[in-house]
Amino acid sequence: MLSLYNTKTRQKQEFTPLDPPFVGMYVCGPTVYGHSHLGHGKSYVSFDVLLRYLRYLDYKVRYVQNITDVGHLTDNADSGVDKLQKQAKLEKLEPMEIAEKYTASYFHDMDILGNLRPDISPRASGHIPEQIELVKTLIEKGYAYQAGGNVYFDVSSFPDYGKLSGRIGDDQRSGTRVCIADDKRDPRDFALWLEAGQDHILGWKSPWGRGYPGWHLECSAMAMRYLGETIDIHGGGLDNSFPHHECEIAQSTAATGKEFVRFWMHNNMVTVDGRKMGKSLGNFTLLRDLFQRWDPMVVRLYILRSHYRSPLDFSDEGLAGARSGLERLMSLRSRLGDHEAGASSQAATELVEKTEQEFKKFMDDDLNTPGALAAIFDFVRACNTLLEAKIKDADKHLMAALMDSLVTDVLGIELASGGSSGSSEDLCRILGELRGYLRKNKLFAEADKLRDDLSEAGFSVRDFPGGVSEVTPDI
RNA sequence: GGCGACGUGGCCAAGUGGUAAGGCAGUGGACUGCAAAUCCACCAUUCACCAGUUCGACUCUGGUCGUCGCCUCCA
Repeated sequence: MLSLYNTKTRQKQEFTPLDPPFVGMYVCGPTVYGHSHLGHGKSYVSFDVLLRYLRYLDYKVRYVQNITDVGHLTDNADSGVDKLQKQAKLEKLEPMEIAEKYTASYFHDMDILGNLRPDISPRASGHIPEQIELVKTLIEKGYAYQAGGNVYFDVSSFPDYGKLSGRIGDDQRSGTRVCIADDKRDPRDFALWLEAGQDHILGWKSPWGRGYPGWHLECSAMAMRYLGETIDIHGGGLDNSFPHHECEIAQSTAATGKEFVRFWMHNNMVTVDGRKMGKSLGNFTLLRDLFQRWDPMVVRLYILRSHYRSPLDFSDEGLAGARSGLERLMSLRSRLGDHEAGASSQAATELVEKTEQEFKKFMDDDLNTPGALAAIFDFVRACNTLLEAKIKDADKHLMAALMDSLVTDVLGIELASGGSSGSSEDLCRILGELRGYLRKNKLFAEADKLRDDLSEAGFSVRDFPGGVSEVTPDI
């Protein structure tokens, strides 16, 4: 039975969808004004594993993840500059060119990290009518008020505001640096719609004049548009729980009178030397740069080696450890090969069953991927031990199928020898045969020269008794 | 100041009221022409510190110290 930690109740709860077997899942997507960094990687890998595990459990999941291409301001004063517009000026491009460029970059990075595409990736700019309707509803119901060309949510009209993040009342205000916009009734009030100034390129006609939506609004509008008024799971980074998710709850619940989200899930942050990785500190590592030095699957395994609700402190040592671990997994998968299914031995069957049970036990416990990986590594050792003796092809098939199912399908870690094309596979085979031939004929100097050269070129050699050698590309 | 999280071996990282998973690194052995890979064995009397509850706590309670996140935009 899958249990998930619900930020709303601050405890693990058994997960059941509102309308089984269907699951509606919404995750806050990126604001597309820059390339993705490792922090985005951790977040979206975490929820990708949730998606994959839910599907493994036979739920029919609709996964919606927005693309924020408007309305995200550089500061909280509600008079700040739109992030995309700022970047557009910097790059001398149209805001929508910036959005296109970094949306493509985002999908590219996530694809090679092994994340499945969301079923729907709605753009905020493509859902302005829905957002305007939502604002109208909130004004009609008395939860929002107009002040000139701006519309604000009236926080005092919504008593539950602050419940998700534990900010009850207004005592949290002392010591903060919240700038108070002149036309707000209460400093906690947040913008639903903002008037677009002269220099503001991104603007739409609305009942309140030309303007653009507040950042929080898009998620409410798009989540409800595609997943209904009550959604099963809403995810996002821990740093979004306040104020973003708090505002979403207020907007949506006020508009519909229904519970907006049943399970709130938040992943923890990537840190560098203990400090949060982020744009403001400038201590971020872009995924595209990371991929120059590390195989994307190394990065993915690195992320999954810690729990999604724990912070992950970035280090090369950690990545190196993940690479060794990945090599171990890939090495076993390659040893198992591709064989037909058949009558398997009792030992193999029991091992596979036990491993799957262990794996599920950990995953059911709030997606404990480090634990699940421990179960996998136990399995790897057991398989290698069995492989030391001759085992049936049917057993290999069974073991390989388990690796493919749990490691590749659920955890999303691709174990096939990395990206080698057909022709380079042929070359590896030929070079392996050459090394084997040289060893067989005791031409060790030549054989070792070949091994050294291959190593320098990024290939590893594995020798087997009887003059059989294998060449594989390094990861 | 308010809210919250965390502190487990050299590094990373799970976990449980009943006596510390797993990975990386390291050590010894097997295998090998030598390596690598793989296998076997070893590697925390101890879970920040101090009290308390308990037959028993690393796990529960209180306190201390330390680290971090949110309260501004941020995955």
